[in-house]
Amino acid sequence: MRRGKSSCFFFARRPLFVMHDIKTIRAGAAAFDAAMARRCLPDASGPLLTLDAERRAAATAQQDAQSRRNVLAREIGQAKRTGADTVSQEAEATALRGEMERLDRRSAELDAELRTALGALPNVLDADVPDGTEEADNRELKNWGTKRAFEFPARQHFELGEALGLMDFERAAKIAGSRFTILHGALARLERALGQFMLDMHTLRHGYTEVSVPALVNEAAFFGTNQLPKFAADSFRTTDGRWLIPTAEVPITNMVADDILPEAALPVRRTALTECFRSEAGSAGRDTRGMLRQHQFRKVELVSVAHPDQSDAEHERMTRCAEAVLEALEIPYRRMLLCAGDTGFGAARTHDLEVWLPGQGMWREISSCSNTRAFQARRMGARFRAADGKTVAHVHTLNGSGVAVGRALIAVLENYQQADGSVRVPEVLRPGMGGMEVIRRSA
RNA sequence: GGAUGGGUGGCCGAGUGGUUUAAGGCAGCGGUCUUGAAAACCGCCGAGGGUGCAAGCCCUCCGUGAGUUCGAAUCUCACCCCAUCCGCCA
Repeated sequence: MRRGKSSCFFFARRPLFVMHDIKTIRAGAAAFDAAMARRCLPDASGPLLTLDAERRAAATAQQDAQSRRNVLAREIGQAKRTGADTVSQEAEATALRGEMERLDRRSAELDAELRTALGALPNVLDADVPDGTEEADNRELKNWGTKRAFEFPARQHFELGEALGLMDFERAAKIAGSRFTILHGALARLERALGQFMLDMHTLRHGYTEVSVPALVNEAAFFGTNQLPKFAADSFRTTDGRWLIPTAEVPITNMVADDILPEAALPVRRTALTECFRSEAGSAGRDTRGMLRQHQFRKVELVSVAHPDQSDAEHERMTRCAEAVLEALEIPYRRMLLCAGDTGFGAARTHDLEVWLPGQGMWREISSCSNTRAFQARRMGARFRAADGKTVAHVHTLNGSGVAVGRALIAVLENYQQADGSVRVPEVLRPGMGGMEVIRRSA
């Protein structure tokens, strides 16, 4: 695969219309414009449909020429066998070639133009997503647990970690730069125990299959889960043209790319614990203290590939799976339905789970569960064959954090801290901590 | 990194320039026969797109991309991937 002139190679093997279905837009231009308006985007259907009409006219002309060429080639072939004269057919076919080159090029250009235009547009939001452009417009759907009453000033996670001597930002900066953290001893183990605990819960109790996946993926995968074309700057790219995953959603979801799954195989539920890498390009200066916003962090990801009729139920189920982690850890959280402006590019509907951080005195996101409906499935060509054996349709894909391990560690530290700066280990993590009940400063 | 051999439909597999408009087989689906089943036999059996009210007709796809040719699964070039061996490495 060549870079440089790669503008569209990630579309190469995919069915003609990915991302948004141009046929749907043709049938309901006003509805599509209204959907984009909710994303604060201007009407898109006009230019798209003009382009579409041109593209179809070009395709028809190209195919007519191809058809004629095929007829001539067949005639020449038959004539040669009988030794008949083929001069006039060959002359016509030769003359056709120049014309065909022009038509091919025109058709390919219009195709690429339309794909580029469609690929840059975000998903259509669900009807019940609240309007709004900022965090304050998100709607709280649920509030679980009780904030603990502290008889001392609650400290932030980095104050606790550094006082324990188990969290080292200076050395991390020395070897890697800002937005990295070195954990020592019990905190390193706590991170491991958290990841292990979450994976076990999702695999043993929630029916997810654990997968171990590449953390480095190709460009087609990045397009499939909509990191491209719009969010290239948010991720790290390797010198050989691959990308470091910002979330395991990318490799896990792309596992079904180009597949036609039997309906009976749905839903597919997979989970993985991976490192995640983010450039945090747009967030300079935000959350610079501590390990809340890192270039590298671990996360347990949940991915479901569902029948379109089942994706709403699957979304609720997935959100519950993430919530179950926080409930087991006994950390207060609330479930937010994101407003239009806060909902990500690829999502139709997103639930964020926010945990209470007493040291910071704020609710902070620890999980985000999205139903992308057929948006990603169209981009990556993920389909299923209905039980009737005939109908082929796009699956719905969903992804959610179950949950972010680094932030879960922060939440444990702040919620389980004690007056002397030690931290109790939540019951459910004690087996993974070798029975340790309290994390203290080591001598 | 070097060498060699490979990439053909859900799977196996034939195919070295024109009746390939991708043989044949397996699996699957429907039917005949049967009390039922098996066997046998018959038929169906990829995706995307264009056009049309529809039936249908047409185009594209044999790893990817370019090229040669009136015509490419088949010839040429580059690249990707897989297997095996060597080197290196966890």
